[in-house]
Amino acid sequence: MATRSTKQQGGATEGFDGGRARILDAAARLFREHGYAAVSLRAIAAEAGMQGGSLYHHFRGKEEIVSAVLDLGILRVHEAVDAALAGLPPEASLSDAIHAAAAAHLEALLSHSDHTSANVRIFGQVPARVREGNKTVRRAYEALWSDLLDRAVTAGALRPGLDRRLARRALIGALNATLEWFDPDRMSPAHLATAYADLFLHGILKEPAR
Amino acid sequence: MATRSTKQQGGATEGFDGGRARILDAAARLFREHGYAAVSLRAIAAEAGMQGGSLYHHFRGKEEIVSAVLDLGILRVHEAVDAALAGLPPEASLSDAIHAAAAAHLEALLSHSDHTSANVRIFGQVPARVREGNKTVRRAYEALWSDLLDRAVTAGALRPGLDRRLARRALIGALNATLEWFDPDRMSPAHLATAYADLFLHGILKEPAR
DNA sequence: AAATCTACCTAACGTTTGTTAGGATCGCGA
DNA sequence: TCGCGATCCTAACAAACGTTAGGTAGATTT
Repeated sequence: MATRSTKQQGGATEGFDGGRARILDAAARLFREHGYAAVSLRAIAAEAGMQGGSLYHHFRGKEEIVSAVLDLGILRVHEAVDAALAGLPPEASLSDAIHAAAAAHLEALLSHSDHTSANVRIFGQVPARVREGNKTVRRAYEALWSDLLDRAVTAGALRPGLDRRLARRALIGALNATLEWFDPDRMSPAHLATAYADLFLHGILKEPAR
Repeated sequence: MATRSTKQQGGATEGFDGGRARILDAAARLFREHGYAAVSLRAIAAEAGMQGGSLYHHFRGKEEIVSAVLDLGILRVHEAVDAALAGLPPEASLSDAIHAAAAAHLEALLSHSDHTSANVRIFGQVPARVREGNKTVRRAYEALWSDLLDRAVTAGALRPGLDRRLARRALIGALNATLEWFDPDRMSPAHLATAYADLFLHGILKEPAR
């Protein structure tokens, strides 16, 4: 009867697998906006230009969809940060590296894809089984930051008493929280990243205590 | 037939209004754990020791319940931080004040009440109408931090080029994100607050750039 | 040309959802 | 003692939920 509407306007998973990718893009966009439980499979299907039952041709069910969205989200940020660090000139300092990593994280988080922000938003609401499955990918990304901070400590660039795990969590937490208020019309992710890196590297005080 | 089970073991809203308070405590606990849409009114009622339909004697519907939970959550943190600042000795520095405010925020967030953490978790998933209604309370709390940072700037304690709004958001964002990993068995909120205040005041670098 | 496979559709299932209506049971003031 | 509001109950409603079964059109393979 009616030909299927083709609304494929450039999502994050574009290019290599029509149906599956369209579903994941639609799911990510809706999950990000409304949360996990509030988004019905029929809504995802409609956004992807198909009918509710058709999702089961590509996925085993709702949990498998959200699982794929979560994994993809972390992976995208991980790849972006990896690439940014790899592209750094050899003479770059560790401050530069931290700055570059924060910038890449923010860029991927804020402007690139719905998957990344869906991740931050809905991870806490998803069934425990899904959260468990996502843990591996998540830990791998955290390890990247741990390595970075460890190298900085070894190089003697960081303050001696610093708790690296806490610092890593504070930084990533602050970066991810920008999702709740960031407005691309008022500031670029790059500018934001510079300000945040500066904040974390030097603190807010004028006179350093030590 | 069966007498109603009285499961009132010391929630945050305890003491002044049995039914309403029991409902709000139950709702906050469940919202925090599962998100907004995933929690049914019947589940809230069961947790509060009553039947689904009975909620409508106290609230107009689900939106009014979550609205009350959100407002109460912000208010609790606001009051805690207010009290902490008021209790400061007159000779306290502005660094001390920021430390005290962060500590009070974390204490209220992590150990005191489910309302506060439900707030951080579900604010993004709630219907737009509810979010709008919560805005006033939210802005009032942000103003408290803006005042604090403004005073620090006026006193000349902060770095000249600092974007105060960004600093406030980074700090509160990092504090709230502790909800996702904090484990009271491994660290006290007070210790965490000290570490975070230190982190934000002095940064992570050993050698200050300026 | 026949058979197979892929990608979707339609229609239905049992359950759960928010919400409403119409009682019960109780303590308290008159 | 009577009535009355407050508090909670039971039972039902239509709508929406995740999921399943079976069918169909078009491309690909044989």
